[in-house]
Amino acid sequence: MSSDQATDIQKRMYNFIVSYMKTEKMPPTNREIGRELQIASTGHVDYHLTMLEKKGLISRQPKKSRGIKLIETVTGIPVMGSIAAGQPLEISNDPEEMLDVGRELEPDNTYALIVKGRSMIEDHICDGDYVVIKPQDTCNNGDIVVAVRLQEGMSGSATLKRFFQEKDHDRVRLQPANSELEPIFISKSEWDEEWKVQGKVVAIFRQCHAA
Amino acid sequence: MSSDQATDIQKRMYNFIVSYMKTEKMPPTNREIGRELQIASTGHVDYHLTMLEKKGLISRQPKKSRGIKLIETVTGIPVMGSIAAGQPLEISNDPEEMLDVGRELEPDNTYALIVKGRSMIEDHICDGDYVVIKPQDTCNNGDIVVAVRLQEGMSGSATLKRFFQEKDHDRVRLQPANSELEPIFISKSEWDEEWKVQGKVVAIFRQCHAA
DNA sequence: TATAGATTTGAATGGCTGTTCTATTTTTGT
DNA sequence: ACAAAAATAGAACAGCCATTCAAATCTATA
Repeated sequence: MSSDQATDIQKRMYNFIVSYMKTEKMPPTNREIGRELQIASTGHVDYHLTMLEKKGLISRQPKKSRGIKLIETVTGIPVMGSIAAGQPLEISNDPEEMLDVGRELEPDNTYALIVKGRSMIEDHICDGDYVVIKPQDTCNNGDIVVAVRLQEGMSGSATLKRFFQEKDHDRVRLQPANSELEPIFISKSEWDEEWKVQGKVVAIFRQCHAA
Repeated sequence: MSSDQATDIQKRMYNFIVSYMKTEKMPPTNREIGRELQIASTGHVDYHLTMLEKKGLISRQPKKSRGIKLIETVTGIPVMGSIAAGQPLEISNDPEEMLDVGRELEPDNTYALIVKGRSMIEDHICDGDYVVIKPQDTCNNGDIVVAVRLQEGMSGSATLKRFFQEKDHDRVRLQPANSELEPIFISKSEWDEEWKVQGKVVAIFRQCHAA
């Protein structure tokens, strides 16, 4: 009874409806759907639309032309948890809330984390700020990244730091932006084996609450 | 040929289309429009839709059911210019660009300004940050506000500061967040006559560019 | 007031649209 | 291999839809 159980053709049908609505700003007719998916019979289209409705992906307004509504999906990017300099990342697999940061940042599987503490304060990233993370394995020197230490069995601990590859020392430096905190130095071999860049900060968002 | 010239009934028609699309996620049929606006004839509806199209408010897809499209309006909030601590606010009446910050912040006529300089750096508002401003006349002590000094003839100069009403001194203090800069003190009478709170910072947005 | 233009009505038309029905084919589970 | 379930085709129908047309009414203005 959920979207998982949608047939291949039903998924294609749903995707077509979504993309059609994006470009045309209105739902397609049953016949337009059939034409696109090369379904000869309108009754056939109706059949799968009924299925999609039963599976909770759309709702229909009987007898109305183009009477298809997409079931509201939450907009924005998922807030996957919080992150601090030292402590492990409290990541929940399903997001606690959605952060609406505008459509520009929504592609690329970006997600948000809530910053805890003052470890990046000298880069003016404050306690409670949202950092928007774009997932990627690689990064450039000086990027602010989410670095994860892989641990067997466990989900691994993550930290928010600036990334520097120190070629002359053959090591990686993870630099907090707080002079009270020390950088972490990781040898090249240890880095390659145990660490991973999870993503990179592409934007910062702060809500100012009433004083 | 612009929206100004739309008749009363055409404006009501346009507004109905907008609100219908908001709730129903699809354009209304000509008949539904007529029913709402108590227009007896579908030809009459068609007539005004043709007018709306001629005036550039909508476009139509001939022969298609519900074939009405609203002409794309830019989303986001307008970036009205930049602001610094001391210098006058470079405000352009028509916005230079739109900032997409998510629908939550779009109501209330909010707009954005680009922060120039480091006058609010100790509040971790950096050069180049966007501040999202919610227009309002009043504010609370400690709020970060856009304060405008009214000058005859001129458009007035504005500044971004924290607002404090100092009751014991019977004056207003506009406090930058940079220890190298001095606060501005304004007597109650001068404040009432020459100054105005334009709005209040409700959010901050920073795009991190490649290093 | 006279007249042109804008607005409104009512009716008609032909194509579209959602829905239903029956029958046939394909897939799936046993 | 068999039966049940799912998927597909084709046709048909009644109602909806956009559009057009001719005629009637209103409105401004010269």
